[in-house]
Amino acid sequence: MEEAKITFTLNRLVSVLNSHADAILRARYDMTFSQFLFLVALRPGPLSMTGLGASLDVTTAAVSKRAPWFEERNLIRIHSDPRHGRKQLLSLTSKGQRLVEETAEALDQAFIERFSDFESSDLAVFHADLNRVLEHLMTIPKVTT
Amino acid sequence: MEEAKITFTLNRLVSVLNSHADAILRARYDMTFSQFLFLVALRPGPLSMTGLGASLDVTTAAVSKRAPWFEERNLIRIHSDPRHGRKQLLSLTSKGQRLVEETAEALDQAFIERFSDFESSDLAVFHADLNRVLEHLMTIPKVTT
DNA sequence: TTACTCTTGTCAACTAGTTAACTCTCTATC
DNA sequence: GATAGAGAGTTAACTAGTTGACAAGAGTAA
Repeated sequence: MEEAKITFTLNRLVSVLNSHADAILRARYDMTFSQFLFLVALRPGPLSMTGLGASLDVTTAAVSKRAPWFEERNLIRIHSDPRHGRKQLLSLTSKGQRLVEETAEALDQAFIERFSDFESSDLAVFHADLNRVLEHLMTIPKVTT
Repeated sequence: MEEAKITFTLNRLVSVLNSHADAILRARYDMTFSQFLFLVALRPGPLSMTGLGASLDVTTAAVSKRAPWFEERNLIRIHSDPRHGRKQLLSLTSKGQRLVEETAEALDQAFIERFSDFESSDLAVFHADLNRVLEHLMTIPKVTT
């Protein structure tokens, strides 16, 4: 009972952080947070529908339905993989790339300002704790029936 | 860049925790995590459609659409507020109450087992940190346009 | 070759959110 | 008493997910 409340606190924290980011993106870039995530996942390089889904933690079907929206706006390109007739590769256009860099920078900046009165070492410790808990959770995810 | 990754770590952590809870609920109670949350919000007492929406951080419309599902399964009761002809009050039936208590207990137990090798004082410190960050975020949520 | 199987993407039907427009009820004021 | 708001809930149309069924290409074994 006492312990489980940690998960509620975590959920609230994430929800506040994400809606803050969403508000900034909507106000300045007419874009939602989930659109930002879609593009950001392509920053390291082209991905297939399935690959992007894995990166966003979403099914291939979900990616397949959203992709045309970004293509129509010239933010991504969808081209078939020359080495595999079925596979589609999604990559950022230069417009998409510019948008990602700019929005990512804006969000970083907002985050830094928001926490300007925290010691950056405090944040580092906090982040390390988060990672420790996360890594702990990644081991043996058995569900007892 | 470095800082903002905290938000990614937080998102992953929450997602892992929630799907773990979801898996337990599905396996043992044939129930989803979001159904659990709906019922748990009514544990402290009856709420209106709007009140439950606020508690779940969801619009009144969303609650209004889902409520009949729970009523059909005899987990909640929907009765109009005697003091306001329009207002509907949602409350747990005894079946609903039993289910909530049982599932909440199961999730707590699973959480405790999962973290049995953490010092409980470590968890308390971690929770306190989470709350500190959350409270910090709740102040002045201005969005610069 | 042909036939299996795996990978990849798409489609249909469903769930759970959203906003906007609407209806109903109560209250305050003229 | 009439009426104008404010508060509460429902509905329609939309977005973004899910699963399951399917199609089509690539690789492998006979």
